Amino acid sequence: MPRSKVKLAYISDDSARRTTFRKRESGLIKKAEEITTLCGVEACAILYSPYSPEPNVWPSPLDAQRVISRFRNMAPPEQNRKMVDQQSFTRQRLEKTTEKVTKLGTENRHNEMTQVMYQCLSGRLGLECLSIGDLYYLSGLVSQNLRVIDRRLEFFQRRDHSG
Amino acid sequence: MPRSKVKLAYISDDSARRTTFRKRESGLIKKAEEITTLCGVEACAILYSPYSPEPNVWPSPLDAQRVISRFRNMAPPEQNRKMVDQQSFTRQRLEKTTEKVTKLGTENRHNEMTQVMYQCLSGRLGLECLSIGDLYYLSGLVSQNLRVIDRRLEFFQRRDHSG
DNA sequence: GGTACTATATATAAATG
DNA sequence: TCATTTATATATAGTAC
Repeated sequence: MPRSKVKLAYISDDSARRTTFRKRESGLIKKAEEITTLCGVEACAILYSPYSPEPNVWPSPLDAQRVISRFRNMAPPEQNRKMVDQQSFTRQRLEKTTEKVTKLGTENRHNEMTQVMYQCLSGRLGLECLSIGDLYYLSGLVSQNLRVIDRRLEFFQRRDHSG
Repeated sequence: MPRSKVKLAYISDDSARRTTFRKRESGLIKKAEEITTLCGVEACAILYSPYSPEPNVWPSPLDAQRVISRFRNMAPPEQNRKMVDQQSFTRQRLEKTTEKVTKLGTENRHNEMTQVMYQCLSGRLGLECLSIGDLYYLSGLVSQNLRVIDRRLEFFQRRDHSG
């Protein structure tokens, strides 16, 4: 950055922070536009700030929705499909997933999924955002709890009918 | 843009396009990190490319979910570009707030149940503590989420088998 | 609070290994 | 391809209005 190099830390001065935000916000969007145009890829960016009543959503709220709905849905864009054949694509993905799972460990995964479940239930997270692996795990987790709940309900019903 | 100024258009050469993408991808993420740190704002970026089986999601899939769901909650069904002016924004926000207030009773219950579910999942609460009414509600909540998960899994399976 | 203007830091296209 | 190295284009912090 010009004139002086700025420390990469929260700018405490309100005015300076706002000015910096405005400048960098436009810079960031410009960069996003460029990479999209130059490389023919899809991208979206969402910026929240206290300076605008709405988030700055690029390229547009509608386009962003489309991009977001494909979030973690790993089909590549149509025009580039030829570049990555399905087989190597699948293999890559498998390797990546395996590596990830190994790294995370069972306990981490469980905690993460519990978090996800909580977010889903409270409506803070859309399921379309999860990978297939996440969904399988989540399905198991939910099913398990449903069975426990059903057993509990049966207990109540038996008790109410008999007593 | 060093060495020579490049025309802002799709790079037809595969190799050059890929190289440019890799460089600019990291540059974009770096810029996003910086504005977040410097200005204390929330942001997320999603980049799809044929060079990676998964999209590059910044800051992380889970954090991005949080940012995205906030975006969804804020500008729900009619997200269009016209909505940018302050008046319609204010009106929409008022409607949203009114709607929210009327639904508060329901939401309270839902949140309470969600909390309960979370506690159950984390083992901090046994189901035997719940009333039969609570259990019915919880059962519905969990079943509903299970159905959504199942549909989502079916989608993946159909896609994988067809392509 | 904006805008316009530098001077400097950074990003990056092309070259090179 | 990739990493490293330039040389140059761009972004932007501070400044002045």
